[in-house]
Amino acid sequence: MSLGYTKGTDMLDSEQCPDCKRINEVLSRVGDRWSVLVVISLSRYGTLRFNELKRHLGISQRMLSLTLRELERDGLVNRTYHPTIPPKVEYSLTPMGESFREPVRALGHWALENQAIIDAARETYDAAAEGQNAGKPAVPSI
Amino acid sequence: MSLGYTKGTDMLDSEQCPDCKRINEVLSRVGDRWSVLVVISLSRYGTLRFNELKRHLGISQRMLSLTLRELERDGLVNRTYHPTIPPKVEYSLTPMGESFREPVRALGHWALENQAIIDAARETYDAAAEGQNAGKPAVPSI
DNA sequence: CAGCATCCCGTATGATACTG
DNA sequence: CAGTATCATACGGGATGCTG
Repeated sequence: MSLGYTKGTDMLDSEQCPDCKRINEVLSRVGDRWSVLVVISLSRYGTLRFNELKRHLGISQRMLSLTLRELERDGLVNRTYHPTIPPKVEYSLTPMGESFREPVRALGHWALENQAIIDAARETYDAAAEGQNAGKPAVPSI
Repeated sequence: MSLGYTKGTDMLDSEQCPDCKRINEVLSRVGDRWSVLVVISLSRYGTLRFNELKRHLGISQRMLSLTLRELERDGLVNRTYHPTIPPKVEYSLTPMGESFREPVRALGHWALENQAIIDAARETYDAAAEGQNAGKPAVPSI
């Protein structure tokens, strides 16, 4: 959502497969944690107010504000402003936002499925690495 | 892959749905651009050497090195070192790495499908925003 | 309540230089 | 070629304070 990485990688246009560029753009757009979490929350609850989302996600006001604006701009969420006192603003998913749930779920599903395996792999790897550094001072760190 | 966001959001554990935590971890793990791009490249070409990946992705040496190490640690890629001169190191996907392709493809597919729509939505949104700032000095910026 | 503006810090990441 | 070490920088994102 342009909140995340979109800049760097200026080098990424002289070389290789345009797909990589493409995918990069894709990830830049929907890859940031907050956007995904907001979409998921909205998809589950239908409609939420600003502070409801804030509390629910444990996101800072600033990031929620930025994220919602981007999501609205990208056409993934609807923003409904009720000029009451106090003001009330409700957010919900647009059809496109809804369609985004699927791929996200797929990703989430995979991750949940493999989380344990990954953790195990890490332990194994780290253990092996330990062996390598057996003799070393093991970094005193600060 | 722990390269990306993993810290912040320390606030994210006193409140709401554990799913959000979960998904956050998920995204922390596979959400960074380079990991995804590396996996995609490897899945397409089967086996690639360090510099092949580097050129192919337009990634800096540093990030590729870090990314590959994490991917290996997480058990997503195999690293084969050939102690020849000059040295030759080949990377390929593990079965788990292969299984990761699916969700990634789903995401990529969605994004490609909706990219145009999103762009259109942005233009509309920006145009509308323009209207709002019609009278304003339009930020002299520096 | 909704949301913008500021300040500030940690870290992700690219550039450069060096090694086996 | 494959990688590590170091430096510099920008961006992500939280804390705080203000407005309507």
